[in-house]
Amino acid sequence: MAAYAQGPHHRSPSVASDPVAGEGRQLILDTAARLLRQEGYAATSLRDIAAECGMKAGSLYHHFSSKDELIGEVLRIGVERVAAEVRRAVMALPPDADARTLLHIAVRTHLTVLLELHDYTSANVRIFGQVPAQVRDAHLGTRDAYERFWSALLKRCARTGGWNPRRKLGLVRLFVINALNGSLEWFADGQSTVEQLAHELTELVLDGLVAREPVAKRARPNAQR
Amino acid sequence: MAAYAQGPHHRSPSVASDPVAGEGRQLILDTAARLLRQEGYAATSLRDIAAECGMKAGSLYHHFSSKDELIGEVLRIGVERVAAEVRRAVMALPPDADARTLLHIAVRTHLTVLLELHDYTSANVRIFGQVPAQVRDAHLGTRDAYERFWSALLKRCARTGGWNPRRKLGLVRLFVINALNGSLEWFADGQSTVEQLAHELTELVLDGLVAREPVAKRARPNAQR
DNA sequence: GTCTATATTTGGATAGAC
DNA sequence: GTCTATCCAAATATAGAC
Repeated sequence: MAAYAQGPHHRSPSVASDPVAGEGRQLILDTAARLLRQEGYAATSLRDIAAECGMKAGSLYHHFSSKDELIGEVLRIGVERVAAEVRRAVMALPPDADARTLLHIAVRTHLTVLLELHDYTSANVRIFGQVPAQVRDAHLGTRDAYERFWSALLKRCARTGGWNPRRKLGLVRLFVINALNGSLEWFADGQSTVEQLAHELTELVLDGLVAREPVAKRARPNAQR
Repeated sequence: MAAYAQGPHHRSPSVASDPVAGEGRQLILDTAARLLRQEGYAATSLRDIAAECGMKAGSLYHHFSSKDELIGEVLRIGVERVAAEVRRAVMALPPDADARTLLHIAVRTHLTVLLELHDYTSANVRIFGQVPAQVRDAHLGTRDAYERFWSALLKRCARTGGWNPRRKLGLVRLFVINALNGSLEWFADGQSTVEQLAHELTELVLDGLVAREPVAKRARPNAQR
């Protein structure tokens, strides 16, 4: 619901000097992100977005040259925000943090931004498979950058965490990100919290389903951080 | 590419007595499934489907009362086919099959149908999040039945496989199905086979990333059936 | 920066001939 | 069972007034 957006970077050059410039643009972006998240790509028309902004459809073209440009902006902001949050959370950990903590924090932060904080991120996950090929292709580079961050993170974990060297980290990354983003389709407050979800997924991926001996001896590290 | 479809069950009652009835209908369904898989929901028009069938758009209405009815059929067949295949593969195993074998066969069969066999199943996974709410709601029961099959399978595995009782099987099911279906977006022949994928996912979910001692001693059960 | 009005396109759906 | 022809609705996009 809240109105998050990009940071001071990536602001349109033409309005960089005006302190309140982009307010109209910002409202449009926030509204578009919310509707795209709720309704999907095809069911969100420019008329709908404009109406929610208290405007008419034609007015949007003062801020964006086409629907696809607007959608592209929402997609980009969605990825860059979650990437920035996860990166920050991981970097805030001590340099010698163990693999379990690293993975748990990354998973928890991603889920928090996706499920609780950011309409842009959830809109991205929701509509990425629905947008025209041209929009998707233009956006791929931004997604790739976040995927590379995860690759590096998993590699770091594997070095320090005593991971099974037979695991193919590329597939692990795909599995984990699919599991994270897939939660958007079924997660509902009430049956479980984001914190529980993060804990479960992290333990599943690290320890697997098969019990280790002795079962009862495994501690729950970093459950609340 | 191939033209799979539903079995003798679920045939439209009005044509049940005619041996070749449904041929036109079948062609339309097969074509729709293929296009929906490739292009997505919004980008697949009735004109496109008709053209690929060598027909005109209006002719489709002799076989289906609306686009949504046609799409609903494709969705249903896609789930029922993968459910039938996975169920059959699991039932073909000996009654005392171990949990690792059960899970591996179920995962492999699902991936095979999704990625190699069945346009209907991949179309279902691809467009489920894109269709109008009305179509999706009408289809939910069919999906639920397959989800319940997985729930029962995981419960059976947990009983016989020495699984960690702290794992929440409901979440495990969601994570696994997300990971399976998510592969549709990134799987490409050449970099790895379905068999390798199934093997990796099964081992990841069962054993986790953290190496067990002694690492080298773990066998690779059922790698080639 | 927003409005009204409209051009243009597209796609689902229908009617009736054959 | 398929065709032609057409209707209708919806959506993107543009032009020009204010």
